[in-house]
Amino acid sequence: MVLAAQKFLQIYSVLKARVESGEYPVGQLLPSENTLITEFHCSRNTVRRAIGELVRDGYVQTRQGWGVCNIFHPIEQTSYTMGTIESFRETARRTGQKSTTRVESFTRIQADQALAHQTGFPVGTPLFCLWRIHDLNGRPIIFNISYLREDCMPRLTPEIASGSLYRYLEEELGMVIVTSKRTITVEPATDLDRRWIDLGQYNCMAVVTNQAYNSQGVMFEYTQSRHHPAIFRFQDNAVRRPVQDL
Amino acid sequence: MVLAAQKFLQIYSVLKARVESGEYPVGQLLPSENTLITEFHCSRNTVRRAIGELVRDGYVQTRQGWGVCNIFHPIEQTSYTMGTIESFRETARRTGQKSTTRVESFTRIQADQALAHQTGFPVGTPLFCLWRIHDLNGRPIIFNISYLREDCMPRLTPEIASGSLYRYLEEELGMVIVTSKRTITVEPATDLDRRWIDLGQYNCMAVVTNQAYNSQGVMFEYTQSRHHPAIFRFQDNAVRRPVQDL
DNA sequence: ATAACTTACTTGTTTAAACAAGTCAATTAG
DNA sequence: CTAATTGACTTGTTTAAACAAGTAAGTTAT
Repeated sequence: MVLAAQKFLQIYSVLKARVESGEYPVGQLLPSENTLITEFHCSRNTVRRAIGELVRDGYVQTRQGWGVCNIFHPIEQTSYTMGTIESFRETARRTGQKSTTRVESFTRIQADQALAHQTGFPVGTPLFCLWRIHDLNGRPIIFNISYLREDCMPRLTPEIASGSLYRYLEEELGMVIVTSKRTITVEPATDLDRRWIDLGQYNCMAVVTNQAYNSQGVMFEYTQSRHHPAIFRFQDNAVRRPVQDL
Repeated sequence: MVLAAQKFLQIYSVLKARVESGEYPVGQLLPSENTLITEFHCSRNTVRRAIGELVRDGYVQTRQGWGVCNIFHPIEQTSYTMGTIESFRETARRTGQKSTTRVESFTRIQADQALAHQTGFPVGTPLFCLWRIHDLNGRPIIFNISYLREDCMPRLTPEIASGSLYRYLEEELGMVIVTSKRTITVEPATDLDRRWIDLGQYNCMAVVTNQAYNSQGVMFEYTQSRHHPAIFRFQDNAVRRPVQDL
């Protein structure tokens, strides 16, 4: 039997939509677990798992003996935001902006000592080195330097890379991207940055370093995304204590 | 009966330590759930919850039908990193650096229209406005602008604020900080920034905007932490989860 | 009147069991 | 020899139940 969607995700989506639409007033309690159990015809664990996701999203807050409080605060979508694993195109589409990608360089190299230390690939690993420029509404705003394991995507071409790399990996190769480690730093702009991106008064770039792992636990991508500072925005929600299972 | 520590957190800590120490080789599988159940004398759910935390940390990766793969990659602790709810002092102590905090300004105000829009406090809310400078190893590196709800901490003084604000709130007032929404941006340095922080060649600041909520769901703090770009580093681990929207 | 104690909720943690589903190697049928 | 099947694993999802523990309001005893 094939499940259309996992039950806890369905409940999660419904509750999330209600919180976003204001159906549950901000600052007040959501219905209790028992109430939700009867509404959704499910077990307590399933309701709790859905609520756990909302907690992780920063939508609600639980308090033992009291209930689940709505702390949703709508955020402005003025600029390019990130916070989940999302490709440039996905984010642009979600925020209703027009995006294009062009490949400026596409070479094959092997990881030397320095690159291996920087990226975490073993020395000697055959890699594609890819430079891409992302335009948002016609203006170049991101300079992307990627190193990709050749053995994970042997047929990669510049044409494919100019499209959606993640769509190619997931849909064409059936690769499943599972986790991704990111580091955000601010670095001085280089001549390479300025060759493509008009920084105006700024002399820095917002740099997102991304290491992506597939379902086999192999790191197949190391990307440095160098963002125009004015357009960069990262949003995050932190929870003090861990919540539910997986 | 009072639990010393939750069982799944104990197991989580043990497994985490083993992964960090290399007891479980990188790229290989951890013991199966059944093996861990017999080792820790617990139920499958408890083991799974512990593993779920490791997944969230980016330490391991699970794959149905296969097992739990160790993808741990030690990171360099060269600079001031963040990624969980951690005060400046906590982070400095963890990374073995010497930190001091001094208060440059301490005033009482009410949220006007503009500030209410910026921070999310209701118009007219009585607030403490607090300017602090954080030094790391004797050099000023963070300029902190905080707005704090007066009704949540009526006895706050500059002396207290120059110590650990979070320690005061948690230990003295018994307040429980639960969630915290953060936004990271890069902004041009202001005269106020330059008055205290030596930016050298840089003309930008890494800005972390933080909104903290207590266990009653009340936002009691809005803080803008303006970091020296050279010392700023944010680390994050993202797990991709197929969430379908309805 | 006030302090202490019930009581009826609420969420938090753990166990147990059943079934679904992915993976891989050994076995079997052609 | 090759392809399909089986079986013995693995993790993923859901339900059910029991008990712990925090909260708030009502009740009782002083």
